[in-house]
Amino acid sequence: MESSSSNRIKAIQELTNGQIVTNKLHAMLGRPEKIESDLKLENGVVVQILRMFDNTRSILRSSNLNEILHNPTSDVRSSSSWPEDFGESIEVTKNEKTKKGCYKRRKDASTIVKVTSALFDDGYAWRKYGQKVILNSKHQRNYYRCTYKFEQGCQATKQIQKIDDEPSKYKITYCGRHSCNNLQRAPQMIMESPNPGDSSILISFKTSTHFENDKVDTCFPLIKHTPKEGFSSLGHLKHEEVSSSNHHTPWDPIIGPSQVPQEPMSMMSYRLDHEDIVSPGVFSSTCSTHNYEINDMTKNHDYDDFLFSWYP
DNA sequence: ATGATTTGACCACA
DNA sequence: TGTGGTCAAATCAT
Repeated sequence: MESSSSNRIKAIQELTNGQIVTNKLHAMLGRPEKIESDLKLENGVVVQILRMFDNTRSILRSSNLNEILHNPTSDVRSSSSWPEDFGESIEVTKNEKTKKGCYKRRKDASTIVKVTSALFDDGYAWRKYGQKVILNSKHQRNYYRCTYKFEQGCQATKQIQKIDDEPSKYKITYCGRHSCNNLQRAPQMIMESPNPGDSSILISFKTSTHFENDKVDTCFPLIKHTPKEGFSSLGHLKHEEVSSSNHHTPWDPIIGPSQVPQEPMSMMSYRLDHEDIVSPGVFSSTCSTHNYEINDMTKNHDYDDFLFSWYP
């Protein structure tokens, strides 16, 4: 078995190559007039990029994650890396007693509050079970529980709410730890601007050949994918305009599908329907302060805090 | 038919 | 009593 450091270097190389190829693609997309050969070329570049992501994933999976994969008793998500890595942590409380009115609330549930401008599928399957208007808050709060709550007795829940002062950011509150065995899924990373009028890009790493984001915030324009099309080409992307009258369609954050086939990470979607989406060499995510911000990642080569740290 | 989401009602706590 | 977390029936989507 190769050492984790050499794998790490390989992974860095793959990602660096990915950045170069992405720059190439960006330059191509910027060209005002296109001929058919350009489109084919773009297609090829996208395939290249996807392959690099796959390679990187394989490399990292075969090194650092081996001990996790070969040690079924370990739960990476119970480690300190989850879900703290998903965003800027503003507070971590245990047995917080300030929350009131929790229906049958577990007294020992730990609570972790994250603030992030990107929505991540953390790899777990969540089911929405409630939505409430919160006093003195412009935005509704959405309540999710683990899909396996009843099946496996998993008590994990999370709440997602837009921050009033910073509408482009979300407050994600995780309550309790997962005890379910739903560890097969690779994480999905979704970055998008939550602001309906905002320019944005959506990047997704999924295990699925499906891209089930139909439930993505109905306020936002979104890309629909048909399973058979897969995601091999930008040419397959389809823009679906959704009414901007979000007053009647309450914000509904991205959640993971409950049933996901085991496939390599091979999906990636872009939302390119607004202007300031991608700057040269940068996936214009606005993730808060952590290193999983792709542009930071590629600049700093600091991958440890990226999504791989919580890969199952 | 099955599973997910919506939404009004219920309940616990301050 | 008000607020927020959860339940569960109705509805929707696949």
